[in-house]
Amino acid sequence: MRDEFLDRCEVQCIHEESVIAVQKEMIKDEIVFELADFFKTLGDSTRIKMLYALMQRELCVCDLAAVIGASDSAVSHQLRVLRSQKLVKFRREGKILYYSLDDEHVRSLFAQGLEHVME
Amino acid sequence: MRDEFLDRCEVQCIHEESVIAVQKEMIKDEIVFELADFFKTLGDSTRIKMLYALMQRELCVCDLAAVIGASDSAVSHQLRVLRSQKLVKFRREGKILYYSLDDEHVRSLFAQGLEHVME
DNA sequence: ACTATATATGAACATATATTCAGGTGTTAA
DNA sequence: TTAACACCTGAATATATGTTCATATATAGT
Repeated sequence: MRDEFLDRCEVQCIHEESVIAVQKEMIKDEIVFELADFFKTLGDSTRIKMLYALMQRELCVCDLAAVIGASDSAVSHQLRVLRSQKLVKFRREGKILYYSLDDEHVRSLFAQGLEHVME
Repeated sequence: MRDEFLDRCEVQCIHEESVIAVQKEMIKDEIVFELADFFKTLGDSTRIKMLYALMQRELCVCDLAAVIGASDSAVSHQLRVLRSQKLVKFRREGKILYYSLDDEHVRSLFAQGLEHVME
């Protein structure tokens, strides 16, 4: 028929109304990136262990490293990541820094994550 | 001074009892890795957009790609990741596959993540 | 001032991961 | 059976990320 050639360069999407409707409710890219960075922070085994350990009690860097079996340096690097995401905070006592959780969301996030993973 | 060489290989940890106590309550490595993989899956902006779109309604691959502005191929690759984590499922209707959320945890996880990010 | 300790940091390296591109599979309809 | 379509997949590439190693900073004690 007559419109055989017309639709070549078009992005072909089957349900245009669905697309438009869903697009209208999408979150802003800026928020998407923040969310992604946040979950990315939780998505590393070293950091998971660190947070899990800190869920039990505050710990200094050395202890944290010993608990999870990683080097002081690696732990320090990761603490920086966790600090930047406001997941941990610290207090100084002499030359020792005691780190602790800075967000109680972590507990429920872990709980939910575990629920999903365990089933 | 002869003990300059002695203490090289020791892990120096300040609070040994803390370390032992916390270690006793640590989660198993296997679970740590599963948790990490799960959060890693949530830690990508493309996948966040996909999941967020699917929170609204089921969508076929084309529509999903159009909604988030990515290529069909990229979306397909990521759908595989989401399937492997049992976060999405699909049903076939002719040659079209309709994807939808396979885990309601996602909603609350997103909500909690947003709470943390927004504050 | 000097030393030891606790932690932080930068550079380098290795690994992981996301996207693109080209081609492949499976389904529908002519 | 042929073509068109919806989707998938593998290889290649580029980028991101985690760890190590060496070094730097900061605090406490001598």
